[in-house]
Amino acid sequence: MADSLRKPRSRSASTPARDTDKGRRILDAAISVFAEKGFFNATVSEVARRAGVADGTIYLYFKGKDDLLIRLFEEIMARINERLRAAIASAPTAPEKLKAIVRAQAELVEAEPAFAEVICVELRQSSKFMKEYENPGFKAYLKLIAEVIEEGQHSGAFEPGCDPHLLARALFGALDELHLSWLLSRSRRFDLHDAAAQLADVFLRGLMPVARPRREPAGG
Amino acid sequence: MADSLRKPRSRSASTPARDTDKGRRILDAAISVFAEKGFFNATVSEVARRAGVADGTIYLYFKGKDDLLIRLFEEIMARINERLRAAIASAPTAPEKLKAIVRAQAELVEAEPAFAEVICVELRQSSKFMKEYENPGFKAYLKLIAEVIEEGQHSGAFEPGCDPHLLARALFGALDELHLSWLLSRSRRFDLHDAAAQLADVFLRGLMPVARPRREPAGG
Amino acid sequence: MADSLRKPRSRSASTPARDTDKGRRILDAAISVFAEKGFFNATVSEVARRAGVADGTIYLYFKGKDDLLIRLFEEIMARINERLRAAIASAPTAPEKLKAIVRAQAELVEAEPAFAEVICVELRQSSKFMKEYENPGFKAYLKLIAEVIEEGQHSGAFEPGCDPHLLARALFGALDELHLSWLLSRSRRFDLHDAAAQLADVFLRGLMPVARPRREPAGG
Amino acid sequence: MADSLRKPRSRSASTPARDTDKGRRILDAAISVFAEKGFFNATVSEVARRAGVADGTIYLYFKGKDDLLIRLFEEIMARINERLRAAIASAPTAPEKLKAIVRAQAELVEAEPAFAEVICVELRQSSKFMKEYENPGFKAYLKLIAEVIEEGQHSGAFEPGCDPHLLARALFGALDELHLSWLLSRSRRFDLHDAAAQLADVFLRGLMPVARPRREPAGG
DNA sequence: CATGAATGAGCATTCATTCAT
DNA sequence: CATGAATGAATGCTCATTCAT
Repeated sequence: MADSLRKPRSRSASTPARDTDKGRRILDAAISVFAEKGFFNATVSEVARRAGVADGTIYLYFKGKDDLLIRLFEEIMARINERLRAAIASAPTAPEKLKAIVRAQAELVEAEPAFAEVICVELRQSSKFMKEYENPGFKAYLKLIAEVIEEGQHSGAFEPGCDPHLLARALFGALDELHLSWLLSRSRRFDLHDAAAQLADVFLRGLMPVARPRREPAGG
Repeated sequence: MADSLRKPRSRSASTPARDTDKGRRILDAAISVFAEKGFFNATVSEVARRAGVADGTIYLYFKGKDDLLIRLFEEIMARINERLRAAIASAPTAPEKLKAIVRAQAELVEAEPAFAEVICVELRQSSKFMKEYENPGFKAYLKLIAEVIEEGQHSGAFEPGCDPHLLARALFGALDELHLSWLLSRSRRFDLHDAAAQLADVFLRGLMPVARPRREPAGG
Repeated sequence: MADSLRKPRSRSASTPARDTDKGRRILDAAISVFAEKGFFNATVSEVARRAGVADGTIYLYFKGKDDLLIRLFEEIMARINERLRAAIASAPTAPEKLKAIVRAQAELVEAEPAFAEVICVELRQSSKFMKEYENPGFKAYLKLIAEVIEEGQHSGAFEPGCDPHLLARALFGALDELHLSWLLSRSRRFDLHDAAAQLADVFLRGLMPVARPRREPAGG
Repeated sequence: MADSLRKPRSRSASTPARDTDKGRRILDAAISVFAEKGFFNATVSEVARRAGVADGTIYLYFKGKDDLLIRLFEEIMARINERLRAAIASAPTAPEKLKAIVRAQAELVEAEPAFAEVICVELRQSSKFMKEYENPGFKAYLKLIAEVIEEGQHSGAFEPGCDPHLLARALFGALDELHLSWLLSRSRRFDLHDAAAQLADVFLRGLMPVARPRREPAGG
């Protein structure tokens, strides 16, 4: 009701770029609603209300409720991937990169719990039931991690002989579960960063080359 | 459709155990429908049809659609836990136990893909949205794994200093993700056992005690 | 559940007259359930449970839920009419008879509130929607009262020129409403007998012959 | 069926008052359906069909089936009370007012039989089973009549010493029963106005002060 | 006679989507 | 572009009634 009075957020005179603005608000509202109630229990009306637009408006920007979720995934995954790329870029070695990835994700979860909840809880459903949808963002995410592992294998930092893509998936699963349990433990929250660090340590140690005598890659 | 398959209710003389029978058929049907369409997209009518009973009959055995899912979880988790306990019992050391656990789960996933799909895809939703439901089976599962890790830490096989429960969750997440990706890769399926073994190796290596100067890497 | 253990109420060896017994218990249960929840909100199962019989048994004694209500009406109206006839018999004049009727009904309401509630609340529905059903008991009730009024008119105690049947209906309506309001005022109950007496007085005074000089019927 | 009657939604230019219009049509349809089948036997779909709207539309205007009945009561009682107030206003003395009230109600019953049926048949159920619902309209109705009786008692036109509220209820009950029997006697209808007049006479005479020797009934 | 498991038609209600304004 | 009233298909659940035992 009074939602409709929401200020149009500082628009400089003749800015026709309302498009993006409305689209954004709808997407933001969708994240918040989906995180709170879950995709299936959420209603388009609720998203519209929270976005301060009419129900019908949503259909000007999105093909339907499903599309809302898909675009959400893309949005979130894009943000995550962007963040991870930055994290990787500033780390010198593969192990450092992996650590940075784990750390960056924990930070993201803490900073944007709604994003995280949607990923943790809805991503799987969508993989399974939204046939037709390739989920390119998630694929890119896995590829990103897999490449770091591969890099480590080439550089000798990681034991070769493991499928990098498989390990990327496993790491994702482990992290995702960790994040979810943190998100759901509303009260008496444990230290997410500490937990993530422990996990990263175990994972990295697990990746390290089996202690066969081996020449250092970059000569001592 | 499958109505024509309806059992003619032929029953060998003195078998009054219609109870268990119907209950089983309904639960089996629910597993199959939920695995195929997901909990939210499944209809009670479809479950009834596939179980060969009337819609109303479901409500003689279950409190409602939600209860169907809950009882399903309990059923599945009970089976998994039972299996894992057997696997643990027959393994001597903590690392062997963990390996056995991973293996047993992979076998279960292969043997009962429908069960596995329901767990992989619906468990998280339920954790979040079926407030009130404690999911004791899942808790027992985590405890079981955590205890093995703890045992390993005490026996010196695993590095102490890591939270066993956290690692149990991480292992579950990693395995779950692995199983899901196997389940969804309908065609060109990879070797689940091989993948699981790789994962177990990495995890176990990660758990091993840190090679603290015992006899020194750089000669005494 | 444990209802089924209910003692079969002292049956002398070979008494095949279980019929009536079961029928009675079912009818009693129906009164209690209908009074409590209303006919439409009551379920046949609840009646069966409260009667300590199986659902199906009800259909051995009654044609269905509707029949249960009809037989109930007949039962109750028969009891009321019986009571009223007794009341009338022991009163000498028409005005005394009417007073006795009002008093007797109030007593019945107090003694058997469940009966009264069913009459007050459900009778009208049934008049209207159970086409086919003549409701002979209610007709007899009205006739009984109308006859008393008629008697009074003939004896000169009441003003003639009013339709006795119409007045009988009006009296019923007034009493019924009074009883209902008493029944629903669970707490802070007013004195039903006092109220009934007031009502009887007003009604009787209203019926008295208009104060035109008139010879007494029974001289003296 | 009656779908073909659906209004083509032609609307003269600037009439945005679709609200009231639809609401009215739904309420009218509800009255007609409830009067015909009774509240419990009526279906929301039937109401929608008769109103020429979709099932879902009902829920835009009413909270549910119950709300439909409640709003109906309020509508009807408001109309009755309004009418009675007008009748009272134009009558000089308390007895005249009561007569006017009885007459006005009879007119209303004749003019709007559907309204009357709903009141006669459903009001009591609702008093009993729609806990939470205060039925303010009915209370106002009783108060209105009680006040007239009280006025008469103060002016000396009516015998004091009777509870006005009690008598108001009794009058309502008597009238209601009268109306119902008129409504149900589809064929061979008696003269409602005549019957109402008779009833009013009896009631008024009953209310009159007891002929205590004031200036003597005989002669003077 | 009695049982009570099974039936399945029936219903209130929700909500994604459309479209006249 | 935006609106939001209207739609109506879809669904979980109830319960009167039946019938094999």
